Amino acid sequence: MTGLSRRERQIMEILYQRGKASASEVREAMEDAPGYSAVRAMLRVLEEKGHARHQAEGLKYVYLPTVAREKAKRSAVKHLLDTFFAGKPEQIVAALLDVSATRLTRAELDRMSEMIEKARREEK
Amino acid sequence: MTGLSRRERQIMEILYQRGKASASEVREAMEDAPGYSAVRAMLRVLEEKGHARHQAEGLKYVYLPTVAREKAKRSAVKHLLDTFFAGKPEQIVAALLDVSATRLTRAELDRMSEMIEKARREEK
DNA sequence: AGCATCATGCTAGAAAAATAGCACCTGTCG
DNA sequence: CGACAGGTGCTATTTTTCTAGCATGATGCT
Repeated sequence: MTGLSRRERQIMEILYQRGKASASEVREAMEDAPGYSAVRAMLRVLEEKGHARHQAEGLKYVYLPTVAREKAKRSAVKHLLDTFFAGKPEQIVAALLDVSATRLTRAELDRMSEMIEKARREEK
Repeated sequence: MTGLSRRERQIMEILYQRGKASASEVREAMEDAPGYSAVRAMLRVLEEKGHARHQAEGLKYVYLPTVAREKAKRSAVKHLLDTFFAGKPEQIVAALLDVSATRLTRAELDRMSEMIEKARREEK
């Protein structure tokens, strides 16, 4: 995800967020959106660079990221880990709990806990 | 952290990573680093835009992010949450465990667990 | 003192990104 | 049919990014 211009990144993020989107959907999802042509042009560029691809869906084109969400996720997490958390995963957890403190349900906390327990057992 | 060009972001990330850095340090830390002048020019721009500031340290200038690491952290996490994880914190934890599976020590897992326990108690 | 080194302040130019504006298809609805 | 409406493929233009290059000032060394 590095090596992209400001707008390009913005668009890729939208694509990842929604899985897929048409030019006008992308445009609507952008803050301080540029003209329609601009969006289309950038989608084309992203396609040339290999970050996105399109497929016809009905009349229009729908764009999707080429690299799978899973993979992108992982590298995003890794990157975040390095730039802000000195590679310390626990600190991300802390930030996470902090950021979403109010919204967290009991069930979510349970699931997290469970995951960590599992990792612990496996690590043994 | 949005609204920055490719290079600008790259530089800001370095600044956050290290807390502060001189122009040449920044340059050394960049992959596919441009010329020295280019780096300085961009630091100046970042300063104009209000993302960084500098202070004289000995002879040279040292640059620092203007918005505190803590705050930047939080918004980075939030952003990640939204773009890849549909706002579901547990999924980040999953990715985290996955990404750093091999490196995680027992102690780290314990600390995470403890944090979650604490959140749980408070949420009650 | 003279020189090399490393910093800064500028300015200017090339390259890439962002945007606007056609012209042209293709369904759809009165 | 004829006129929208909403899509696409281009091309051209403006703006931003990105970069190099010089002149200048402080420091350290021989």
